[in-house]
Amino acid sequence: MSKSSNPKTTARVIKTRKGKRSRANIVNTALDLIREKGFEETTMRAIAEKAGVSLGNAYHYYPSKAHLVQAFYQRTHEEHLAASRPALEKESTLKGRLLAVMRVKISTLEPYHEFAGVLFKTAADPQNPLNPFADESAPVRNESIKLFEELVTGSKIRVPKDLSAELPYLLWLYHMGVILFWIHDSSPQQRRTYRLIDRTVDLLDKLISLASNPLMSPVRKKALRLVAELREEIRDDRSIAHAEAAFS
Amino acid sequence: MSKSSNPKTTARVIKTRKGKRSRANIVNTALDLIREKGFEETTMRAIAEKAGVSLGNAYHYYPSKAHLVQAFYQRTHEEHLAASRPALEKESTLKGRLLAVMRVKISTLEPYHEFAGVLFKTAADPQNPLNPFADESAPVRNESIKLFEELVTGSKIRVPKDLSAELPYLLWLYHMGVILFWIHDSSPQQRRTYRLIDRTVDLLDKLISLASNPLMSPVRKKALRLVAELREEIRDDRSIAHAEAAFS
DNA sequence: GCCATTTTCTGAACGCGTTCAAAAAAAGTG
DNA sequence: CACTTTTTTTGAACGCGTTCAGAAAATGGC
Repeated sequence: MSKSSNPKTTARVIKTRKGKRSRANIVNTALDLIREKGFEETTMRAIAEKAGVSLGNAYHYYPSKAHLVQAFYQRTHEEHLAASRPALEKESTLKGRLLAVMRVKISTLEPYHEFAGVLFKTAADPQNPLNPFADESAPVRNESIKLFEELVTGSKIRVPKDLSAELPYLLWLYHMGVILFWIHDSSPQQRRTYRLIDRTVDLLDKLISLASNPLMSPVRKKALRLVAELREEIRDDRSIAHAEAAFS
Repeated sequence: MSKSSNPKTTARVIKTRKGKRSRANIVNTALDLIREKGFEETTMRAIAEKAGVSLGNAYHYYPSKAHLVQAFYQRTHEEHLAASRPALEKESTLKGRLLAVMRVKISTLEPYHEFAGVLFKTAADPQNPLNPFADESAPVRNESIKLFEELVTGSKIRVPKDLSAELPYLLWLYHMGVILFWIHDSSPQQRRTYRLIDRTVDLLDKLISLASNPLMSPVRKKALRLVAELREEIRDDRSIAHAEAAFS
């Protein structure tokens, strides 16, 4: 995506009302074009032209094309949240809630299936601000995890405290995995993804029950300690990277 | 990576000895440069120049930069295979064998850590020939899975037939996950990845024992049917895509 | 209202991966 | 050897994301 080895990551601070308008104008135009033509086919030049600004100006507000995609994430998450609301008020079992939220997620993303691969292909690049684990993704990521938190706490399921603490994060990870599958799913209407969801939700529900069994406590504790540790370390990695950046 | 929406994927057939020499010359130069400077920093122009051929000629043999990376995969896999040999002859438990193979894998990849992110970031793009699930990756992937097959069959562990059939593939998937973690691991000497391996191998060993318990049979069968089905579907997807391509 | 400062905006330029028509070299054929 | 055909090789060109010096516009202080 970015050609330089040290991609710009800090967004400009907007000071004037005109600036706010310009920024909104650019991102809206970009999202429209992306919806219409796909991501690769939408060039920065086309965005600037349709928005009626210069190419350089678009870069003033969005230092890279990737930053426009963050806006895309934000929007689809908001849509997903709104679309999940009714199901979360109706369903009371963990299984029912998870099933509904996952299905709604995929249907929210459906219009973007053709070019979603491009959006997510940089996800594995630690340098890229698109990376779902990156600092700049934190706002969207945390909101997304919060949805799974609500999903768990609102259900009548009773699981051990240690597990329920990590469960929202684990479910978010699971949901990322499903999206990865969905990207590769070229079946009509992505039926296979829906079937995957049906089966994995069923399986997850059983596994959670199993893991809640007192007999499983040692294995569960081991696994959860691992998960917690990894989350810590990802955080640590980043603060080290920041400290190094400050000295360079 | 590629700018066009329909990337070229078929490699040229080489007919002459001179062609073979040119091709080898280009890929060797490329791998040298990539090792030396990293992936993004190694431009196709630089490769062509150092190899003493024109830019267009480099593209004649490797239709995209991504295709050069396939060669990289191939090499590191061969190194990994060779380096795993001694451990596979010494260790007899599944746990010991898996631990050794995983540790050797990471140490094989170590020289490339800096730019590995770039290599793997396209992994999630279904259109990209780099994609580990893509047809063009099949040779390397299958060889890699074969290593895990040998790892399992050579161990004295006894697991249910249904599980042992899918185990090599599952371990390959696990190994891909560890690589993903390693990419993001900026700790000195990637110590965290090694610790992750230690812990997850321990956990996997316990999980495999658990899953082999007759009491777990229903859940296990359900999970394995899911895995097998997904593998089938990935294959189907591709043949559909091929059929469509033939008509266009 | 005037001026200095800050913010927004412009457009040319750069280097990149990739493409392609056509030239050069090699191989095949008699 | 002369010829046609195939394969290899060239280098200019294209469109892309991105950068940057400087112009234009808006803001804030007096």
